[in-house]
Formats: sequence, C-alpha cells, structure tokens
Amino acid sequence: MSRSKRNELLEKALIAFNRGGYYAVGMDRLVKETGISKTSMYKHFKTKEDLIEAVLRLRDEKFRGWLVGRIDSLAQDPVGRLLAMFDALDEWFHTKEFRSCMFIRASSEYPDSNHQVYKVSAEHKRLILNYVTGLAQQAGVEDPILLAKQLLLLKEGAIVTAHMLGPDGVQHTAKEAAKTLIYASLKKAPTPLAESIPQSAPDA
Amino acid sequence: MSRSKRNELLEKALIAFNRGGYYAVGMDRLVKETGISKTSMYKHFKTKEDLIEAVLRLRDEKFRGWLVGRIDSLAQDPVGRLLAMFDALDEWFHTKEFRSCMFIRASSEYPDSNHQVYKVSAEHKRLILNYVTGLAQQAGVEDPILLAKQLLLLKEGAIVTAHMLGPDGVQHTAKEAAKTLIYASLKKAPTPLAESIPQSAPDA
DNA sequence: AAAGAAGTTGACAGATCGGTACACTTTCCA
DNA sequence: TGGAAAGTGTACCGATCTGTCAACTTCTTT
Repeated sequence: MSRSKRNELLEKALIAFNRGGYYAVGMDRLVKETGISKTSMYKHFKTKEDLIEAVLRLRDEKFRGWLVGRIDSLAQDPVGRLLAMFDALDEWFHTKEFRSCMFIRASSEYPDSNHQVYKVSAEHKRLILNYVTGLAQQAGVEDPILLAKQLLLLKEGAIVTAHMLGPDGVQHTAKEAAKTLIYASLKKAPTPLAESIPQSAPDA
Repeated sequence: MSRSKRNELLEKALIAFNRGGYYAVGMDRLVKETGISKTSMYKHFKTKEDLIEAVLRLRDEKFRGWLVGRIDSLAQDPVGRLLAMFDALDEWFHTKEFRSCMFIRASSEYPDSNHQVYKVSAEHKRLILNYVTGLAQQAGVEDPILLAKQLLLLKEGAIVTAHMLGPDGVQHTAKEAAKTLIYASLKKAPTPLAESIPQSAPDA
C-alpha cells in the first residue's frame, strides 16, 4: 500500500471509529466509509485490531501535536501554559466531532491491561502527563509531579464530563480549579519564580 | 421471570459486562456466564440493550448506595465527607473487579447522545453531582456549585486515571487537590462554618 | 511498452451476532 | 393433584462479523 493510501485509510478509519466506536464499526462499514478495499486493508494490517492500534498511534501524534502547539500559541509562560491547556481542551470539546477521548474509549472497549489497544492508550496518557510535568517543573511550583498529576485528573475529568454532561462550563470549572491548585503550589514554592505571583487569590 | 431470577440475571450480567464490555459480551456468552436461558432473558427484556439499560440502573443504585453509605461511615462533617469520597473511591480502585466506571464505558461504547444507554449513564453522573453539591452546600463553601463540579472533575479524572495508569497514588493526588480546592473555597466563604478551619494550609 | 506493484471487486468461509420458536421440564399455587 | 406460570435446551433464522481468495484493473517504474 502506498504511504498516501495507508494514511488516507488511517485518517478515515479514525473518523469512523471516533463516531461509532471500535467494536460497533466493522470492516465492511470501514470499506464503505473509506473507499478502500478490504484486501488493501489486510495487506497492510494483519488484523482489525492492528488497524485500531495504528489509528490510535496516529491520533496520539496528531492530538499531542495539536495540544502542545495550541498551548504554545495561547500562552508563553509555563503557568499560563498550564492554564491554557484547558482553553485548548475547550475548543476541542465544542467541535462537533468531540465524543470523549479515543483513548479513554479504547481502554473502555478493551479493558484488559494485557491488550495492546489498552497499552497504546495508557502510553498516550503517560506522554501527556510527562509533558504537563515538564510545564509544571518550568513553572517552578513546589511539587511539580503532584501538580501535574492533579492537572491531569482535571483534564481527564473535564473530557469525561464534557462528553457525558455537555461541554458548556466545563472549561471554566476546570480552569478555576487549576488556578487554585497552581496558585497554592506556587505560594509554597521556594524558587524566585513564585515571587512574580501576586499575594492575592487567583482571578475570579 | 420471578423477581429473584431477574435480579440474578442482572447481577451476573453486570459482572460479565464490567469484565468484558457491552459489545464484546454477546447473548450466548451471557447465557453461559449467568446460567439463565436466552428464552428467559427475552421474556423480561425486549432487547440486549434493554438488558444493558437495566444493568446500568442496578449499578447506579448499588454504586450510589455504597458510595453515600461508605462516605457517611468514613466522615461525619460535610468537609470530611467531601474528602472521604476519594478514600471510598480508592477502595473501589483497588478491587480486582475495578475496570473504570461502567457508565463512562457505556457512554464510550454508545457515544450517541440520543441513545438510551448514553442517557442513563449521563443521569447517573448528574445524580452524583447533585449529591456532592449537597455536601458542598452543607460545608458552607463560597460557591458550592462550582466546588462540587470541580470535585466531580477530580472524581471522574481519578477513575479514568486509575484504570489507565493504575490505581496507586491516585487517591492521594485527588484528595490533596480536593483539600486545596475546599480550603480555598472555605477561606472565601462568608458563613460562620468557615471559621472552624485553621488559617494554615491544608494538612501535608 | 512491458513488467511489476498496488489496488479493486465480488465471492466466499467459518464463526458469531441478536433474536425467535418450540417442545419439554420444573416450580408454584389453589 | 393438577393446571398455570416460569424456566430450560436446542435448533434455527437472517444478518453481520473478520479474514481470505482469485481474477481483474490501475498505477508506477524501468
């Protein structure tokens, strides 16, 4: 399969799986929605689950690329970037394609921790945590590892809540919480960076 | 179907769906794992999805009953109860049956918001939010609705993270964040209840 | 232009899917 | 005790599932 054909398959399969779910969308439906023959698919992917794994890897690459780039363009300082993550997420929540996180869903449909689909999903989350930990370290907070994990909880909670209860207000709720946590962690931080933070509460 | 037989079916179906997923576990597998004939199942549930809905309703009842009861036994004051929610969740995270939340998974496998399975899942989350809002109101925080939503984000994030990255440490991360949020909200609260909080930071 | 690579089409295999039907067995109750 | 209710077991239906195959078409490269 040419690289462009393979990429086209993965892009279109990603859309189909996001819309309908991994189990619910079968190979015949994929043929219809991608316009690529089943024989071609099986030339490049040994099984349907191999295809799903490749789709998740593509999604990981695209999502993390988008998230980091979007955050970088929304804010320039580390603290600003930690908060900007929730602004970026909010943009995603309000797209019409938004249906929770493909990795949360993959680990839901494939809950067995020995399964490759689950492992790829878990790896995605670890990579995001690493990135946020880096921002937290740059921000000079007292416990960047703890803060990063907490912000990740807010992020995952925001995703699930936006999908199950609707996206409106989720960004505000999460961002206010993030501010409080970051502020609290900065107040205790021993580094000079913290001195740039006003001694008042976070903005209302 | 007698009430006891129906309940037995729902209990065993709940276990099967939790372990393997709603789509992945078919009716023939359910027959094997519940010991109840397919004819009996279809006497009481028009479709497989009706059965799934009933399973989710049972799970909602059991889980919320357990959560409220567990929280009540872990703490007596509203602030303590808000924090105790994360201790209760941690117990659940470390059970061998834990595989994320059945409602998160249901809304993942049935992402269409018009679908009944999705609706039952969303309703479950609203009921939990209502309960936590009640605790936050009793706690006398400045903005109980916002705090409750934030604690819900932490709760949902904790569930997803415990499933995808393992349960260890999640309770601590979430509870510390909850303490910070509650403390910050109490410091601003105009009610006399807040005066019982020491003017120092939350416990380390 | 020709050969090889890549892809398509349609049929197929074997399995599984949700759901139904029917003959039978077991349980319950008057 | 007997009839009704409830449940079981098995076969079956039509549809769909993943995956394979063969004959063919299209594209690419030499």
